[in-house]
Amino acid sequence: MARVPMAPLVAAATTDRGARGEKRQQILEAATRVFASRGYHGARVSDIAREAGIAYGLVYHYFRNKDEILDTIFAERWGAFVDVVDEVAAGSQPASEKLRQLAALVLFAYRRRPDWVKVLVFEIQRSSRFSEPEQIEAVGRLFRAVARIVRDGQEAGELRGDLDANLVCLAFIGALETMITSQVLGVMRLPESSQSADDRTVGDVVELFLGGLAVRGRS
Amino acid sequence: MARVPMAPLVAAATTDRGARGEKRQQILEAATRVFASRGYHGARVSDIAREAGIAYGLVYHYFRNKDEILDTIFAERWGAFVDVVDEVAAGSQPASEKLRQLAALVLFAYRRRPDWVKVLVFEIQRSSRFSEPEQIEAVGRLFRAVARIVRDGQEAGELRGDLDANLVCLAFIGALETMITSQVLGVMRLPESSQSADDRTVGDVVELFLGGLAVRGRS
Amino acid sequence: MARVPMAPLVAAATTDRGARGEKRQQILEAATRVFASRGYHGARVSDIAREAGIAYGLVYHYFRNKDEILDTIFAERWGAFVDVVDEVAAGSQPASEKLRQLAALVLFAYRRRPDWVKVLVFEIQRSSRFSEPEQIEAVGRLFRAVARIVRDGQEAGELRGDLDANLVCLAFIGALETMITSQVLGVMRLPESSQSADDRTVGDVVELFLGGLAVRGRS
Amino acid sequence: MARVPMAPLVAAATTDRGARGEKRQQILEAATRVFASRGYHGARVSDIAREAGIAYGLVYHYFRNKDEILDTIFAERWGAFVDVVDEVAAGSQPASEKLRQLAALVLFAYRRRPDWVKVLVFEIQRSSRFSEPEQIEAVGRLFRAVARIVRDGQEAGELRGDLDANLVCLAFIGALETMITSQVLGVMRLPESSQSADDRTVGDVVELFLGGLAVRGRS
DNA sequence: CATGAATGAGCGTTCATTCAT
DNA sequence: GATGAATGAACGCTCATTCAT
Repeated sequence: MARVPMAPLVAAATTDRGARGEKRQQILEAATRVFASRGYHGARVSDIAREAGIAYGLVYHYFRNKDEILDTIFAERWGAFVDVVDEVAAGSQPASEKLRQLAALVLFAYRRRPDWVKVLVFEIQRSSRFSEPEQIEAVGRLFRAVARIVRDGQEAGELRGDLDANLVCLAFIGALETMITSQVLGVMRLPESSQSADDRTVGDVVELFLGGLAVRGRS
Repeated sequence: MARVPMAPLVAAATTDRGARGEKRQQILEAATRVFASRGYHGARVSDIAREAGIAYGLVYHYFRNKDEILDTIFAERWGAFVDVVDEVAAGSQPASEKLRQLAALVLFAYRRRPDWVKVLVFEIQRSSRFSEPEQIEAVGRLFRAVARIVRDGQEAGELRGDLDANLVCLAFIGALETMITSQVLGVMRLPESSQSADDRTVGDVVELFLGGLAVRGRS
Repeated sequence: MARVPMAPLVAAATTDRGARGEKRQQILEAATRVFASRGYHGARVSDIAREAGIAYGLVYHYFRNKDEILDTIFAERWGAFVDVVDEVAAGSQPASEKLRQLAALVLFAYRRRPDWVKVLVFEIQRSSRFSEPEQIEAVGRLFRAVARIVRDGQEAGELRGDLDANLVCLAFIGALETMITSQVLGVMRLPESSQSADDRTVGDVVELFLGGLAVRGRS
Repeated sequence: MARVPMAPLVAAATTDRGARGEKRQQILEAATRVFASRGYHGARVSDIAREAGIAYGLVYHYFRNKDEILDTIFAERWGAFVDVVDEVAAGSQPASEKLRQLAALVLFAYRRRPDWVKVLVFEIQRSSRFSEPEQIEAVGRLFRAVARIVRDGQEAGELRGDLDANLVCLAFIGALETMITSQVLGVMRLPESSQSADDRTVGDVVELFLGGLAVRGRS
């Protein structure tokens, strides 16, 4: 079972930026926390500044406006996420393993950085900017990567070829997203969220998609 | 294949309300259109009034405030939707058929009333009110109904019992939601959205969940 | 000596507007006072609202923004002014009489509505909008009207034809403007500003332009 | 025809200031350009710094604040201008010649340093500081110098004594100012602005004020 | 001297909500 | 019921000014 490089997902992007980059990052992290807890619209720029421990106006040294903060979070975090997915998709392991890794990726990210995931899943897609071509394209990147996993599996004869790859891809992503959502909202508890429970959940969701729900009779 | 009573999903709820009810309904429908096209936060009360063809302040005769409009839409539409799902879940047909009906229900609703679905899927879950217990509970009703379908199927020996019913339920709902989302955003086109294409999509998604992706060897 | 219809210059433009027009006018008059005393940039919208005795936000029912208030004042007042000048220019009296009327017009307007004149002379021309084609054109209308007076006088043989009409026009307008400016600033007192003093001033400035400064010797 | 020392009008005031003075001057020149092109209010301190090619905060080593920059420009430029006017006024040439020199002075300054003139004419008089006694007094200096030219001419019997010298002075200054303004705005084109055209304009405006517009009959 | 990050008061604008008619 | 004028709190953004280095 190949290892997936998850580090980029949870490492604050502070690599060699110097002081300027640090403060910028401070703002992004603060904004992420604030957006996650009050929502984009409910978050005041002053909240972000206070959370970041900086003066109001300084936010505007680093970002043109509030929108740009959200856009930046999206671009950096989503980009890092899809990069990892791309890496997974490009691997040579079986599709089943790739799907397992993808599921693990999502749950792992949520466990380690729930705020980031909340913002990506809830705030971005709700912001008015979500309908802009740039964002659509970013989402498209993920979809294409996942669809590629499915298609490769089909072509390799590992996965059934009679199901539309796009549909499968949407279903799988949707399943993962809803699992996270339900965690966030606490609307329906999956088994307690722990390392081992996550492993179990990952195993189950992959088994569900691969093996299907139907009982296999000897029929 | 039992018929599902889909009418409540798409009928404007005008039953015996008298004049007051009609104008109220006008506002709700107008609000739905406006929310669907500009989002809840982007929608001004004046936009709703104009769309409904009534005077500005009249909105406040029928609703305490803007929030209440969204809440009402949610309560009425979501309630009608879950009622139908409950009905399906309570039926005696096999689980596979129930899942098929559920999938058809969702796609049918979107085809007939895309605005309603957009508002339910995008706006409600994004509104700050979504975290309120009342709303959580409403979503819980849907989850429980779907989980019941799964559980009943497992107990009847039709579905595998080794997968957590809640997880399966979340996955199925998530799959359907993401399909709709991708239609709305046009981010990934499924086969053309037509009656027959929908039928095909419904069949595929159910087959995906029941039969699984894995190729069946004779093994 | 023909009478000039000065009424339009000093009549608040309230003709049959109904309640809506009245409040709008209230705002314009208040804004004129505030602009005149603190300048456009120094005037806060809240100052205007307070001066008009209305609520802050109401200003935005009647005007899209602060700029539009200034634009409106300019359009209405300047337009009325140039209309009168046009009328004078179109008359059949001698050019000398027309210039006399023009001078009287300007001083009369200042005496009756110093705030209006201050705003027209000081604020408009200083606002960034002054370089917009629309405003330039409005100023051009005045210049053309005055140039016409001069040109007609030259063609009628009443005025010397060897001086460029545009130059004469600019000089005459400039002379009047500077007289007003000096009044406003108190930088150089002309004879006390009274009805009879104004008459004297009007007479002098016209005599200056017609007769010239040079002493007429028998030579 | 006596020569007028126009050099001070167009020489950057760099006399023996050392390094400090040079950078200070750089800022003033940059500020003049920026004020001329965007107006005082539209000019940001950062614009000035960028235009001067220096760091943001350095401006505040040389000037207490933005106002002081404008004040300094005014004091230095206006002072130099009025000094020359004073010199002209103190001369022994006829008043007509003095007026000719004054007109030439103004047009010459505009031709050589349009930015300076724009700032003096447009920005200063519009700044809120224009109503401060200091500035009023500075303007008064000019007026008094010009009025002195007129008065001396009257006393010498060269100019008519029946016209108020102040009024004549205002009219003459206003005429010159408006000529410049019309050039700046392009609202009414005088003959092409060239050396010879300026000479012609100077000649005309002086002839206008001396000889008057009226046709001289043999009467 | 020089830099530019940091500060925060100030203001224009929006828009949900109220209320007089 | 119906209208839309009136209200004012709230908030994003600007930018002059200060200050640590």
